[in-house]
Amino acid sequence: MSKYTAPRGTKDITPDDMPFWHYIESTSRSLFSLYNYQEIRTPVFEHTELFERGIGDSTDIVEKEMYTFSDKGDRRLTLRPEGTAPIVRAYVQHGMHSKSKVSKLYYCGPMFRYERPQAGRYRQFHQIGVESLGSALPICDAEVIAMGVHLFDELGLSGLSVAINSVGCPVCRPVIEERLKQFIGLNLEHLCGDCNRRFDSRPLRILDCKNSTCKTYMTGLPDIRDSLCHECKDHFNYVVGYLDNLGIPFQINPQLVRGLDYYTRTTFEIGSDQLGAQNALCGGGRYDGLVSQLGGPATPAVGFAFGIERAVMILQEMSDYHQRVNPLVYVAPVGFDQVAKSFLLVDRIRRAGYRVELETSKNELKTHLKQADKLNARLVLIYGEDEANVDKVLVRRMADRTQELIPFDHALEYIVSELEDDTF
RNA sequence: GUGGACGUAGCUCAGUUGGCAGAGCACCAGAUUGUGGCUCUGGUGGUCGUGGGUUCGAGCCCCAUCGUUCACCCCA
Repeated sequence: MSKYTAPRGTKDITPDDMPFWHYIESTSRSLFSLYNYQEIRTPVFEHTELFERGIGDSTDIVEKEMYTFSDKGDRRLTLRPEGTAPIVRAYVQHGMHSKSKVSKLYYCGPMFRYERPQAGRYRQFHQIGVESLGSALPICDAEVIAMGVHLFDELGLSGLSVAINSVGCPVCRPVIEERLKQFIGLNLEHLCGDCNRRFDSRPLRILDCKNSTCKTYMTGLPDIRDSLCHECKDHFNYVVGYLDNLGIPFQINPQLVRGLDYYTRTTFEIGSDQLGAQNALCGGGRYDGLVSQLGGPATPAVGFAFGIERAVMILQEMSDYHQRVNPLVYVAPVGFDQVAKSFLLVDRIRRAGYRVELETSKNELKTHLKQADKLNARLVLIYGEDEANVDKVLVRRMADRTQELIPFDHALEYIVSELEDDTF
């Protein structure tokens, strides 16, 4: 073990992992553009107050999970623990509401939460998320959910399931909480400490408690949907109807509650059976009050975010996933005198758009070929004294061990035609 | 913040009641001079996470500490 290691809860994304990341990022970008979303990038740190106001003072994230510090100018700053509040801040700051009725944005980047690391959970993790601001119509909720499902289909992720719920609005939320408290209050002394603490501050979260004894007292629970106001009920039914209409499979889960305060009405989660205990790949919902709460005009909005690390985990579990890479050309000068001319050829091939490895630290053909084999090269260009004397290059096809002497100045076109031949 | 498991070579791990630090993979070099994957031979590589204690003697036992990992909590 070396003396310096990556800090607890962080990790290096090594070249071996990188193809997965590129695949997820590029697939996301092109899919989001199909839905006419545009990218936005915000700072990795913000004023602490933004998260305190936006996410909610009594949430776990704000209470104990934020990386907060003061800079040399005594500003209270926080490494962003999530993406939505900063997007909304930028939306308000740049007056985007006055540029078009609806703003459809996506983002990608690192988030930071001070938690105990675990399978699929890191202190620095990465999210890709979308936010649709400006429309209260239930079709928007459905479109956002459909976009998430579409993306994971496109990525080829299997074993996913969609859960959906409504947590109500400022009108009916108090009613829901009151009914819940009436029901739970009967057995409050039997519930765990966390649940007792949440009874007053965040009663909805008791629904989500994993404690098995608490769960037993949840049977016979009044369905949260019965307490929704008419508008919320209608909204929910439309969302569900649109999803049915698209044939997207989902489950209504009345226990599904999000840990962030800003959610209203629709909440949803896309989970995987391949992630261990932290099985949520993607979470999101509607947040109609956040923009005005952060000083903007009353603006309804809906969005989601998913964890890239968790998506990578699922891809790596899938054995049939295979990455396509460009073929490699390995150039083997035999002898120092042949290096300069080889370099010239290498330059031509690269400018033609092909991947080339030039190895000059080996002087034996045998070790060159071993190395080329290890790098999985498709072609090896052998250029030694014999070739230099007749101004030719020996082009060897590794797959069938055949080779051909090509005049140096015609080598490029020959190599290109070999590489374009996709029979390998 | 709480609980369990684990820290030995670059990687995966053996290591007996406490008695010379090991294997496989990987890497490097060879098996007669310019032809790779298989095979064979040899080699590089470790302050046994760190600090203390017990002992003639500790990779092994005890304490502490740091880290990794899984789970709780919470979330992506």
